[in-house]
Amino acid sequence: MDTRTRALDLARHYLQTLGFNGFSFQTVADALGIRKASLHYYFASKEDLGMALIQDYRTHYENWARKNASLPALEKLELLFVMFNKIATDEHKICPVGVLTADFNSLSKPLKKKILEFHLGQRAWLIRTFKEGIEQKTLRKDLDIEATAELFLSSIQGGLLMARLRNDPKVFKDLCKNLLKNISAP
Amino acid sequence: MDTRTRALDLARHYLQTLGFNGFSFQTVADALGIRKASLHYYFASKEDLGMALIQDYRTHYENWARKNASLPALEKLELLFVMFNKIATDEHKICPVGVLTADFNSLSKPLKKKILEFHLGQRAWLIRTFKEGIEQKTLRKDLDIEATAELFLSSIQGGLLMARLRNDPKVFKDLCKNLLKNISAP
DNA sequence: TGCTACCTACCTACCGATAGGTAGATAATA
DNA sequence: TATTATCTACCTATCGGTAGGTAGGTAGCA
Repeated sequence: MDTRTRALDLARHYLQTLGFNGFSFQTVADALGIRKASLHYYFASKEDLGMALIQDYRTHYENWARKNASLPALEKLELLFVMFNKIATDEHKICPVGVLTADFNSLSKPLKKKILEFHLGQRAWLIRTFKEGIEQKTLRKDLDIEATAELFLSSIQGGLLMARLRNDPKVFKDLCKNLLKNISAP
Repeated sequence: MDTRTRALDLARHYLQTLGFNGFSFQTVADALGIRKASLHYYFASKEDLGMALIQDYRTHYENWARKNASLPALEKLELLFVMFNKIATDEHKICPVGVLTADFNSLSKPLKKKILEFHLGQRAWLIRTFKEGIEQKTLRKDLDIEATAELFLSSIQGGLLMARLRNDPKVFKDLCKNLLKNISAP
């Protein structure tokens, strides 16, 4: 694996465990085994690193969505929860979007825009998938699609925080189970 | 208002807008109009300030709960949302517990414990209030009380994040409205 | 009343560590 | 030889924190 990719993976790890203001170039450089100045070769500034992190995460998510595009809607939603559950069980991490939103006011405008775009993309995916699910008769046909999307997004972000706080990934898993139960067709 | 109280108010403001690692003693001292060293007269360390902040927030919440203890359960829940909605509409702030959970891994053990205690207290309050609401027949009698408490707590935390991200307090308000609708007796 | 002792609420001036970032040299590779 | 990837060495600003001082108030006591 090349240095840039390794750097991004490490930076994402620190982002998800310590927050954007909780790690430094030094932190990442030490973990990589190179000098801080060398890291600036790949990322001109921390802002630059932030942009690369969110872009990287987005690409990862879009590949995941493409891969599962042809699955039934209910299965897609289950797999979405599996993806977030992996985050919760991996050292009580939280979602990069959630972290960056917590540190939102110390970020630059372009970075803020990038985070919002990702969030809205995920929201649009949920809405599309809910519609599919209703057509496939696996989801309740009286579902308020937009409200449900907001509920899913907010409780995923909050649920990851809670799993960390309570030191218990089961908190998140149960939450997901109930979210799905409540929208499934009777 | 005495200096310590003013300092706490300012620190809470910065906590809720910039995160625990996003502000410094200098930030607060400047806003107060005193020297950083003088702030150390009131709070020996940043850890100490963190403890005072969470204690202060807890006292505030417990006074609120006491004041409304005799109201009907549904009204209590409505007022809880009003309280959090005030946070969302005040410069896109988020809940101090949520912020501190995002920065959780850079905090000391005693501070972590204090945050967890507050969260569990709020969870217990929700569970008690749901039980009251069922007895008062304003909430659905088939409600899964524990699961609903987790859902409320997580979507409140996540909802505040989302309202900030989307630059739109309406996001939070609508979320609350739907949460209440889903648990109300038919 | 006058003196001593102590307290509160700040101050100046500093500490070592770390933050983000840069200039310029150097080693390896194509 | 040009490019890529890394280095040493440094910069300024800020971090959390401390040492020591001081103006002004208060309490005890002869």
